[in-house]
Amino acid sequence: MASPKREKLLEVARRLFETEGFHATGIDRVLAEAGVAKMTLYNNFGSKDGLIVAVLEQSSQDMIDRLEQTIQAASNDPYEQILGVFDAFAMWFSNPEFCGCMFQAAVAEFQDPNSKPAIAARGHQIRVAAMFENLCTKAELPDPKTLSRMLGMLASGASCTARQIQTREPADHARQIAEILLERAGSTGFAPAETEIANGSV
Amino acid sequence: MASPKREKLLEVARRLFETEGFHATGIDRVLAEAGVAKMTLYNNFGSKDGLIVAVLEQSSQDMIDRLEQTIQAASNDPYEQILGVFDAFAMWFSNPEFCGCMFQAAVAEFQDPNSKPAIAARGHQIRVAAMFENLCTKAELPDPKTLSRMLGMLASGASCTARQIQTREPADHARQIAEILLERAGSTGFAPAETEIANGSV
DNA sequence: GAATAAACAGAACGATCCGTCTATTGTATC
DNA sequence: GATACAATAGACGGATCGTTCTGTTTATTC
Repeated sequence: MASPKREKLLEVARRLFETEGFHATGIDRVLAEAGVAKMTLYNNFGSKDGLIVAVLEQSSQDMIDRLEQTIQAASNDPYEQILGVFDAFAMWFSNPEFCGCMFQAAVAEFQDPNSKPAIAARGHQIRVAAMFENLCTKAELPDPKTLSRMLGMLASGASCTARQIQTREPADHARQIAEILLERAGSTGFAPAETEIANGSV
Repeated sequence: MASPKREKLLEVARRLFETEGFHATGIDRVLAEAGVAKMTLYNNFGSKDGLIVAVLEQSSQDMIDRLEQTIQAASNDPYEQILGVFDAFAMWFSNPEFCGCMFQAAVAEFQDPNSKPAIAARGHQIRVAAMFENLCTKAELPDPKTLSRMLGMLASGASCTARQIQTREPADHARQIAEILLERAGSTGFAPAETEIANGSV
């Protein structure tokens, strides 16, 4: 299961897919840099798409594990943990090797929503959203569903913007906004504003 | 300059690039659907990258023109116009043919930041950011630079999320958040929260 | 109507894509 | 040491990529 050649393939493929894109990275390139036979790839993953899915799933697991580890190390308070997610993002963006969220790239490159890479990429976003919702619920914030969706959108916007301007600033801004949202949710909630929209102000 | 064949190429290429991606769309496919000779493409655009850049630039111009037109038709108040951007986004996302922001896709597909498509895509984001900053300044809001960056991040997050869940919800949520930000900027400004971050609360 | 230049359609090109096949190596078992 | 088996390397195949080249048609000017 955990063959060393398989791990090497995943590691190299992940790096190349991240830095150069999924379509732009040819299989031969991955094999050459990993020093692995072509048949090893096809025996382990079945196809290039299979390799891509495996990379996405492994990356998702890694990222979520590290995220939960980081925010749990930072605080026991779920309120603080929500903000901790954006601190973790800030650290992520600060890495000079940061080149954008791999899952956003996957969604962009595999436009067919039924393709396996697209499904795998959406799976990650669902897990992140579930994490936010779980934290909002634990923090006993009102309307955790809406709030967690807003937080997820903030996170997406931050990593999307960070890819372009290559600074941690978007994470800091997202954290500021999250702070305002949490504060506001704790006191008044979102009901008034939501009603205003629902009335259709267009 | 405005040859009909050239226009047809731009129209077809734009649609295919939007719905299937830049790398996934072959030149032959564009030519076949446009009913245009191959040399016409190379005479007009020089290369596939040239065509991509032309599509991005035309789309950017179109999108910004329509955006400004929409918000100016909605209100004269710059404060309301800022919120109008998100209403326009909501309408955009509501279109069943909506398949994500083309410029985000371009940034994802052309990872080399020096490639011409990547530069063209960044150009769009810069123009949108400038529009937000201009509106914030006209609304006489404090710290228009920070605020406009936050709004730009919200817009990115909204279109990024909308691509995945295929509803207008992200635009409505972004509008709600923008409303809160504007309200808050008008009264207290962001200085307190910003200081708190700057002190390093990790 | 003839001559010139541009625009046309489509074949042909080399490169690269993903995936398969074959021949060879190394390893474990008897 | 011989044999069975799995994993290897790398050639190979068909397809498609972006681009160039070759004739032919069309339009314009004298």
